[in-house]
Amino acid sequence: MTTVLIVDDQPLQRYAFRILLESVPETDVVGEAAHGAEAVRMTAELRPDVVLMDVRMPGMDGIEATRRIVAAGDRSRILVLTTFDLDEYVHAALRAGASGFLLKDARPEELLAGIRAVAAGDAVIAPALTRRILDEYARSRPATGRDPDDDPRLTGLTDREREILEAIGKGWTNGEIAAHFVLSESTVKTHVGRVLAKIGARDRIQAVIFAYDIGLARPNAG
Amino acid sequence: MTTVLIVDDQPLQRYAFRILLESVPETDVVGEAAHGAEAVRMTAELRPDVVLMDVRMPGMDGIEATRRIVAAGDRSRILVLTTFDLDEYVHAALRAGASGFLLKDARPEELLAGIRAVAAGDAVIAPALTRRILDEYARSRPATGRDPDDDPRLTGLTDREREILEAIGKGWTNGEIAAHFVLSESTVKTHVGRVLAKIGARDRIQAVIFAYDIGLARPNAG
DNA sequence: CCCCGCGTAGTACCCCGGTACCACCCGCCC
DNA sequence: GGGCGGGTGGTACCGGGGTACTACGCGGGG
Repeated sequence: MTTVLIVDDQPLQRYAFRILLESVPETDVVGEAAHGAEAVRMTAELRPDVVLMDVRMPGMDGIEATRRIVAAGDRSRILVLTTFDLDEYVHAALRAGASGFLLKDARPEELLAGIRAVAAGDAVIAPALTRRILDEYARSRPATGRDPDDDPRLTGLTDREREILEAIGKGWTNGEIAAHFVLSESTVKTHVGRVLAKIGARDRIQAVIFAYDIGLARPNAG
Repeated sequence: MTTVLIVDDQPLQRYAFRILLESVPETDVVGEAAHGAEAVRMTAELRPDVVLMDVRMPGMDGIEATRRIVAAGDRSRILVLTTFDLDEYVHAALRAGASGFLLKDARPEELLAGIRAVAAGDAVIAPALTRRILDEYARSRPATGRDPDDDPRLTGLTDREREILEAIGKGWTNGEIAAHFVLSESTVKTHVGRVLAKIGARDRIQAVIFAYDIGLARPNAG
């Protein structure tokens, strides 16, 4: 049974959510709040599994309420809902610690599925919003810079070993490397062992640092 | 009507997808490919609306195939499917330009909904994976100062844990960290465990990479 | 005053990583 | 033909890493 707190300034909207959630056996509405401050207080008190949080509300809005609930250490997962898919809302909500962001025009099943996912510790984003995030995600890439290819410390490595080193630099386990290159884990271990010996690293962690030092691996952000 | 190309090395798996997609009127399977190279060729030829792409395949895998299809300028949307929720797969697939990433254990309705969304230009990610994407997203978005001190991902760490994370970033073993801070190795393990949990790293290697990403650790040579 | 966050420390357990050693195949070159 | 390097694969072993759980002292805030 998933306990849910409904937060929305419009009584009719709360009513609609309540009707929907009570129509299925798996969710149980344990309370309703009409604004952010009330949401924070009731979350601390009722400890719902999921908080259905509207963004636009008079007084404290849903974003700030989300931030405070997360900061307070409450374990409740927060699913943010809005009528508008404004970028800033999404960014702010997710950075505030929300576990999900859906549009109010979602179909009932989608909403229920979202609550289920969030309650399970997963996260959900409305498909229409996911694209933007992925676009940014894909764009935040290359711009290589200087070339690690001719680094003298790499000349001793064979092509295969160099690939393996790159994989190590990405933080992959031996099993993942094996899967990616379609090899047995034994073979990967053999390669890894030779790489470590050649670059003078005592373990794969030193190899990761080595990869960053020579520019074979690069930070993703920050 | 949405045209779909099925890419998977296992005939039975392709069969299952075909049966599912042909059971609904809105999708039409226009072809099947057994490996990456074939997928690239058939996509250019058939111009399907959606490519259902398996990741693990002998020869060219789904990631590389996705990359080539996108690079070729084909308008087909690519929905990547895998049995394993390995981090790297998700990252690589999305960077390669995929419009979605689902797990094969998804329920049929989820899969169909995913295809619908992708065909409509939206994007989908399996709920179980969305959380990671959001973490990365929130991480890449802020674009604040270069100072790791106020990085939002560090705010949850205590001073001690931050010191430990720095030590991990230097590649130190638990024993070395214990010696440096004059602690027992048990205590170090406790701290390390908490750090990993808080930053969402599965092992210290991911923590090293994390430290480099946020600028807590920096490359030594060039 | 009592609780809680933090730092410290321990035990028990399991798995992955790393090493040592061996083996086979292939292409290349003497 | 024989040697050799690179790639692949295996077995066996062990130590460190990670997790789960427990515990205790301390200082600060309700």
